[in-house]
Amino acid sequence: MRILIADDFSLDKIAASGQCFRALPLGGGAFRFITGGHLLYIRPAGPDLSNAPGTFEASCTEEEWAAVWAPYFDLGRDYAAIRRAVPESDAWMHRAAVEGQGLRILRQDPWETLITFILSQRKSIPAIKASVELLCAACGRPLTGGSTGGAGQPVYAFPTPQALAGLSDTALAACKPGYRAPYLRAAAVRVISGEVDLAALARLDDSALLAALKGLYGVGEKVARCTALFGYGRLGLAPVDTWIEKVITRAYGGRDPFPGYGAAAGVVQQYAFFWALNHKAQLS
DNA sequence: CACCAGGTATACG
DNA sequence: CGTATACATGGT
Repeated sequence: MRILIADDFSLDKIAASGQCFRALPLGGGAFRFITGGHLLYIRPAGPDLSNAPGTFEASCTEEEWAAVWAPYFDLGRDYAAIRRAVPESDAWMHRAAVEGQGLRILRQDPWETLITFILSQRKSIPAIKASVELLCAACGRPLTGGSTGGAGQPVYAFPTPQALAGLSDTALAACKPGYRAPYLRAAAVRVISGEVDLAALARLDDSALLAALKGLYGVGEKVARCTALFGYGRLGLAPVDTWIEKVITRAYGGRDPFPGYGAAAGVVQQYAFFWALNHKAQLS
């Protein structure tokens, strides 16, 4: 189907933004996305202006777009307005927002977000992606529809908590979680037991949500904030990782600018993170 | 071979 | 409270 997207929307930047780890560039501007049991192939239709409003060709039905993918890409929100609200007086952030035009905060599955960001700690983004794919191939449900991950390989859904918990120690270790393996297992066990109800956490306010997430073994402030931002749509929360720490130190003299952006802090943080990733030398 | 990667748990003052 | 250290593994 063909879809018109009027707001800031760059598949390229979203896929490279480090918030999701299974978005796959297929060449020619096309990308593959996966969420839950849903698989999407999407590409710009017609001349790709990248950032500007445009039409896209998507592999799903209109119903699936409306029910799954529009929420996933947070299409109900005006990101152009958020971007333009970054004032020129904040010169560093304004530049990052201009360069990051098209980024969006994906609304991902809370369980997948939690697990992938537990895995992310002290790993490079390519290493995270590799580990997540290994985990999906090890115990994710094969997605039907004749879809392939390239080279004729089947595509796997992200594993359920039960599937993850069912892996042997050696099978889990083969997914390269390193020292985070017990963190993953602990999260799966507590979700399976019902001690932690990830769906119910959506009703908590930001601070209660963060507290609940940080109660999990291996989940600290940063992973909790990433999970809240990318898995629960808490756009007011800005995770501080090593790159954002450098931004705060080098560009802001140690004064954290993100809380000042209020309900949009998480979006602005994503602009800053994206800029940092693409200009590493200028922050080191 | 050092050093770092979207950090956190733990031990210690 | 705060600071120091270990931690699996892959990449530069």
